[in-house]
Amino acid sequence: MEDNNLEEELNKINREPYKGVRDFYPEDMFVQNFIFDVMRKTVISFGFIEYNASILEPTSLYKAKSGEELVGEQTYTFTDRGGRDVTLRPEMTPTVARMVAKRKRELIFPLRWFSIPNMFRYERPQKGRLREHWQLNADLFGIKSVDADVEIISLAYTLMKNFGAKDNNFEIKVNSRKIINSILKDFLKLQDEEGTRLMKLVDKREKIKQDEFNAELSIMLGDKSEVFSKMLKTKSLLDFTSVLPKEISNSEGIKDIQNLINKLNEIGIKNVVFSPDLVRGFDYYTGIVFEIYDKNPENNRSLFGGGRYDDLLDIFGEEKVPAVGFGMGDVTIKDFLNTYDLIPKYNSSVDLYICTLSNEYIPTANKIASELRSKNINVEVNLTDKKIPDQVKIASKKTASFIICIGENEVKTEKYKIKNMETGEEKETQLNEIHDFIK
RNA sequence: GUCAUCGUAGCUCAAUUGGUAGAGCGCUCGUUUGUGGAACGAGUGGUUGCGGAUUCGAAUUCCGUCGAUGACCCCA
Repeated sequence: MEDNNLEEELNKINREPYKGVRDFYPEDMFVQNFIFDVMRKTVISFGFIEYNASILEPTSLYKAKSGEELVGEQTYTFTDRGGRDVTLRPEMTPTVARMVAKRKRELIFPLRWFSIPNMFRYERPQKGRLREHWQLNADLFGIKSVDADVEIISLAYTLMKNFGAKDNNFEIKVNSRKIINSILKDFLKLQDEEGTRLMKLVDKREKIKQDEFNAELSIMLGDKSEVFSKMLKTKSLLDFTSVLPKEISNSEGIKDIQNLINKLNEIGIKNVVFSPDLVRGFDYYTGIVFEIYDKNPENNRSLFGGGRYDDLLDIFGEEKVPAVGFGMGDVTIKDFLNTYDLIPKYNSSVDLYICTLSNEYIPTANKIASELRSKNINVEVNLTDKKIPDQVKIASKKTASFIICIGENEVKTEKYKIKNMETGEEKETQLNEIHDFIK
C-alpha cells in the first residue's frame, strides 16, 4: 500500500527546492563564488585563517546559552538512530567556542579565525532571511583592548570596500553594551526583564507611531522618559554625553566608544556613527556592538554586524577569553550588491574551447588539451558532431575566452589559428605559443 | 505560528461577463559543408502548482493544500 503511494509520488516529485533553500545553477554559483572569493581574500589579507566544522551539532550546545525559543522552535532538531539529540547549526559562534575551548591550552593566542559555513533556521522565509544561508564568520580571540575592536571593524569596512561599495553607500553604527547596561541599571534602575522590554521597544521604534512609542515609554520610565527619549535622538557622542548624568558620561563604555571612533578615524574610516539605539542580539555581547547599514533610502537596513563577547567560553567551564567578531550573510550582501550593481557579469571558467571538424580529430584535440591543462589552462573539447559555426556559437554562449579548431590542416601543419572570442582577434600559433597568447 | 497578495511554456507576461490557453525571449533546425554575436524563415514547448467542489462548460468562482513575496512574531 505504502509502496504504491510512493511510486505515485515519485511520478510527480516537485522540481522546486525545499522551502526556504536555494538551488545554485552555474550562474548563481558564479555569483556565490564571487562573494566568497572577496570574503576569503579580504580576511586572509588580515591574517585570518580558515576553520570549519560539521553542520550537525549536539543539541545541548545550543541549550546552554541560547534562548529556549531558538532551540525549541527555530532550529532543525531531531533524534538520531542512537537516541542522540541533534541540531543543524543555526549559527557558528557556539561551534567556534566549542572548538576553541577544546584546544585552549595548545592554541596560540591571539587567534584570528574565519569560516564561511552554511546554517539553518526553521522559520518563515522573507526578504533577506531564508532557511539556509551562508555566513562569513570572523573572530579575533585573546585581545582585550580596543585595538581588537578597531581591527574587526576595519576588516568589516575593508570587506565593503573590496566589494566595491563607496563610503557613502553604507554607514557603520557603533554602540556599547556597557553603555546600554549602565543606562538601564544605573540611571533607569531597571531590572533585567524590564530592561529587555525597553530594548525591544527601542528596536521597534521605527516601526510604530511616535505617539504610541512615547506613550509606552512614559509608562515604563515615568519622569525619566523624556531624558531617555532625548538620548535616543542624539546624533553624536558629544550630544549624547551632554544629556547624561556625569557618572554615566564618564563611564568605561563611553570612553571605549570614544577611543574606538578616534582610532577608526585615524586610519581613514570616517563613516562611523555612534548610535545609542543600536541594541543587537541581546544575549552574548559584553562590549562594543556594531552594524553595517545600507544608506540607500529604499533599502535602509542592517547588512550585518557583530561585537565583543568576552564570556564566550563560560558554558564550557573555561576561563574567559576576550573575543570580538562578526557574521556577514550571503543573502543580505547579495541584495546590497544587486542594488548598487556591483556583481560582475557571468563568465565561465573555460579559457579555451577546442572545436573538432569531425570525431576523428577528438584524440588530437585531447592531446593538445591535456598539454595545455598541465600549464593551468582550462580547456573544453567539443565532443559533438555539430558543424564548426555551431560549435563556435556554443563556445560563445558558454563564454569561453578563446577557441581553436582542429582538422586536417592543423594535424598536417601543427599550426593553430587561435581566436580571442571577445575581441575577435586571430593569430596563427604553434602549440607552445598558445599558453602565452591566452595568459 | 498569524495576516495580506500571488502561482499560466525554461524565463517575463497575455487570455473581455466563466466559452477551443497565446505572445516575446530562450531552445532546436535552416538560409550558411572550416570560425560566434545580426537578420529572416520554420519548429519545439503547458494536466494553468496540487487536490476537491460548483457548472453543460473553470486559468477565471469556492474550499483545502503546497510554494513564492511582503508584513507581524522572532532574530544569525
